[in-house]
Amino acid sequence: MIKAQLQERLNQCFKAGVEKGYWTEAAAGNYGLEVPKNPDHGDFSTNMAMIMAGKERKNPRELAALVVELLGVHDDLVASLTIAGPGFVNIVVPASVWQAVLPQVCETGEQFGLGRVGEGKKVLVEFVSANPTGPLSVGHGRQAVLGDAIARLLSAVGYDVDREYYYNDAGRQMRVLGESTRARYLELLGLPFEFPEDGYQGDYIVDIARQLKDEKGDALKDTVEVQPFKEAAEQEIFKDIDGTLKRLQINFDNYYNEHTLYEDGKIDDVVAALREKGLVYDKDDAVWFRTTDFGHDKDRVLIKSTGEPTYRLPDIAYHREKFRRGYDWMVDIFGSDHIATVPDVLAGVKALGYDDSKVTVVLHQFVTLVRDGKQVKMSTRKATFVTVDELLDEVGIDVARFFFLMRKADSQLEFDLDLATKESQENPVYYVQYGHARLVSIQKQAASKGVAKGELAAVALARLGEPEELDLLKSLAAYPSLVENAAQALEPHRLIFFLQELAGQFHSYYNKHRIIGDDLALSQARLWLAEAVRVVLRNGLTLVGVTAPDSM
RNA sequence: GCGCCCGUAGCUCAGCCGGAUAGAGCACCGGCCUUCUAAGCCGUAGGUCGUAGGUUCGAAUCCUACCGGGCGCACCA
Repeated sequence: MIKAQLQERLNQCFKAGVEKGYWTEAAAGNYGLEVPKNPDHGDFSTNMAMIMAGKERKNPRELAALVVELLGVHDDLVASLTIAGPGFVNIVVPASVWQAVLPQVCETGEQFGLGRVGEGKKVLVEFVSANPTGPLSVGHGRQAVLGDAIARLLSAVGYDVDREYYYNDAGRQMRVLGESTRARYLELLGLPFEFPEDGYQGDYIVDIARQLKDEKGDALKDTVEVQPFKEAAEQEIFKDIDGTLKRLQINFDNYYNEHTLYEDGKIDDVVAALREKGLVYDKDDAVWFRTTDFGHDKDRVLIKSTGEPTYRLPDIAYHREKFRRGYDWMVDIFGSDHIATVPDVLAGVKALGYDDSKVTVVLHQFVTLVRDGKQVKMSTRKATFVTVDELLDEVGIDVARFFFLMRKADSQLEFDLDLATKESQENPVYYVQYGHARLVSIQKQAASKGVAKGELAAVALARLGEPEELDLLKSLAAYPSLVENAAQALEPHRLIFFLQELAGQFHSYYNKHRIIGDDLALSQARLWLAEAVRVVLRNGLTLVGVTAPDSM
């Protein structure tokens, strides 16, 4: 807000300079307005003069002097201007401007930080999309939380968000699942059985088989088809996945079964459309997609010689459906092991005449679990993995969600179970939550001491002049644009870092200054400040799906 | 061999559409509870930002090459 106002003033200043002949239109560049790392350099700083100096071949400090002249000092926004270093113009904003943020936060409350940049735009966030072959593993957990946080962020800035889970309950994987279940079933009945070579070895298969035995006895012992076993397994596993997601507070608007693409002939449509454009050809009994036309190193098979499509074809058809359903933006959250599929799908939608820049793929790197200082090896098939449920049992939902979001998607995430469980006191999650609990406690304390906070409109804002108080206000002021930037960049970790920093600022302030004291006007102002900080901490935590406890 | 990601403090990681002395948490060491929650605070220490070039007034940030690690490169998904 404040930054945007200053930016606007800077733009006017540039225009005025052109009119006065200080510099020419050609000097336009992407000059920036930023918050300097060093507080001695003011609240904001612009490199405008230096950027222009490069283009105009003039002395940057002389140009900076002209910028200062044009910007001028105004009580409403600019308290002082100084030229520093190679030609920075450092701007100090009056305390009153920062203090005015307080009532804004308190009045807006839960709405503070919400934005409108996405208004009128429909976005689809596809995530998890795990086929029902087993419980969700920690890798899925990261994706689930990441996708959910991204969806929450996008909603917060005004997008109309749909969350979708795409899955496939047909195909080889599922057949093997059914065979594995049948084998366990026969085993439980004490009958001869043959466990598939690459079958699923997890105990959950045995549980499903046992349930099947309890329900149907040995009625299925002569059943040759894998179908009933597959269906039973699928049903149970989906119930399990769904339960895990619910536990993580994650909901989907839609589950999209790959199957429907076949039933409606959408798969055939894609092939026909591509063939018409000459992008498809037959070779060795298979149907190939001319991906080399899109700069790829080799062409790819769409339909195998057996007549079955590869995963590529339904993926393309699915994305075409996304376009047809009218989304302005499609966000796919994938594990990095799916990286190879991305260029093919994008080439596919482009070939079909859609704008592939409307699809953004967020690839997240793997999660490595560390226990007792050693890395835990994971494989779904061998069932040597830690499930999300087990993780939640150990560390709780808040810690799991927070930890999964602490790293940017590009980075591998090391989840140290020892740290997250045994030493949970040192947890950054608690650090932030403790800040919130403290803030609630202060309000209770004030009430019990009979110190009324008073009317917001009557607060002596000018009393909030300590450096720590102004710093807190500056952080609060920065929150809305932080949310907006994090949303558009699809990077929830920014919010996590912000919350840690804000909590830190508050803890520090709390230890240095007393909020409730003898000076009533000052106490009231500080209580309102505490309330504003609480509101932002709570809003931020809520936005990433972590609870903001009233006491700890 | 090719593509994508990563390489920043002892460890885990921010910062990366170029900016002024490179940050946080953990771990280590030393302090702070008769007063609003010590799950907290204050202080000390810790760095050739993988290496070498290049662009620039200015590079952790952009470009190139190389080194190291991860993930892919199926008529599996």
